[in-house]
Amino acid sequence: MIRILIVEDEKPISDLILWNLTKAGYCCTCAYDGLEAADILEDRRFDLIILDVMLPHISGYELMEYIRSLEIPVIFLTAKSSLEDRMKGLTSGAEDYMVKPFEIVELLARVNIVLRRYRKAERCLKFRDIAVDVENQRVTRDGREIVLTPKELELLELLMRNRNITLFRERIYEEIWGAEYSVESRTLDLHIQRLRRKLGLEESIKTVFKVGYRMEDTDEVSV
Amino acid sequence: MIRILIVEDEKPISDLILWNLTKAGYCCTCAYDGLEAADILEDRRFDLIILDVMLPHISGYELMEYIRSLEIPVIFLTAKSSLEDRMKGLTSGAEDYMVKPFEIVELLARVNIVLRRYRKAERCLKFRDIAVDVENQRVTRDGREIVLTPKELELLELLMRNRNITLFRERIYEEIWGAEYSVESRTLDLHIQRLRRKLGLEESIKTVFKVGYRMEDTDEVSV
DNA sequence: AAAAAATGTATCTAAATTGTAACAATTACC
DNA sequence: GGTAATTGTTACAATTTAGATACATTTTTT
Repeated sequence: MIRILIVEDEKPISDLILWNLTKAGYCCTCAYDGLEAADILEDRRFDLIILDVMLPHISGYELMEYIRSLEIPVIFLTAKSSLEDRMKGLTSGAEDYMVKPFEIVELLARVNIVLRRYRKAERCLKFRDIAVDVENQRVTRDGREIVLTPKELELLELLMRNRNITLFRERIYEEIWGAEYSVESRTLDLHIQRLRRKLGLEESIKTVFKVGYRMEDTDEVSV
Repeated sequence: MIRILIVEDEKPISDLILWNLTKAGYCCTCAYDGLEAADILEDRRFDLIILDVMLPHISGYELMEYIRSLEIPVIFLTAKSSLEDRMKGLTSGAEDYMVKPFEIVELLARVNIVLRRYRKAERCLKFRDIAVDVENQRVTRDGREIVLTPKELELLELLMRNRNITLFRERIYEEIWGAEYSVESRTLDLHIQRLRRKLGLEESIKTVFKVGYRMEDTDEVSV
């Protein structure tokens, strides 16, 4: 289980991030100011920290000094106004940052990227009633196991890790079949078809005509 | 892969930047004078240009004129002495600038910021209640998704990127259909019609008789 | 080596997109 | 107002793309 600490004093934003990351299968903890965050970090280990720069008591910068010693990747949240003058001191330690207001989808994508970079991709992906146990290469739907072939599983993982993101056909071919593969073939479509059937994802895997496919979670909240 | 062009005639400085940006994972190319830079820019696309103002043959200013048409963000390098008098003419097109001598860490931070800002600006175009998520090929109006075909989306993007600017029919055909396309057909008009309908842009997309079309944001027009 | 499973290809069908042609409406100009 | 040029509209044809099916090829397992 991947653990993420959300340090953000604005409750609505914190809740939004919490809701979306939890739904994406991460184990989240919230802290509402720097001191609380420091306390929590004393006791428990996290795989990623999402850190607002403007915090009461201790600023994100000060907290950063402490986090750096823990070697946990950090994604900063910062308001646009405070970007230029303050960012340079920070970027040395941060893995990435987002400027508020941001799209929650983008944050999710960056979380994935940072975790993957740290080789800590989540072991269990969830989408509605579907759970993918990445480590053991097993998929269950509503608790019951569904047997997928390796290629099918790869494709499902790619789609799930990029929920609500349109994946261009070229990119899918590139990531799963390798760059040189012929994009004109019906191979991808066929695998999509098989996934849809096996997992009952006819609605969730949207076809973006002439572009690609997108795994869509309609409940998702965006700012 | 993000490509950066470094235009700097002083070899030690150029090397320093090259070394650090390469280490940071960017794909770099060096040019040692303005002419060389212009040549390289003819052939290849870059995501960012780092440009010294004092160059042999062509000055940074002259090169800037050319770069502006390419719409690539630029970070200027300038000596302190030449700052006041010359900088204002430049800043219009540049994303940022650095005064020599500078800390390489700071340059790295700015590179990050500019790239992020630029991609951010690219990622989501907005016009009134319409938002175009370029990356995901999605359009929403007042939060609700409107499905557009690729051609429609291309045309909408072109109009939105040139708001309040009249686009000649020839130019639109050139940019979206390619230069050789017959300008006499009703194709463009038809697509405009479809956009107007789908997005309720009957008022905002103005017809400029005998010339072309203009996406007009009435709030922004000042006399 | 044979059998089974996985993966890919060929081909057809269905659907969506895009473009064309004919005509109606509008605009600019006399 | 009348006229010619231009743009808008409609219906539909052509083209492109995705989905379905059967089957061939490759890989894995026995």
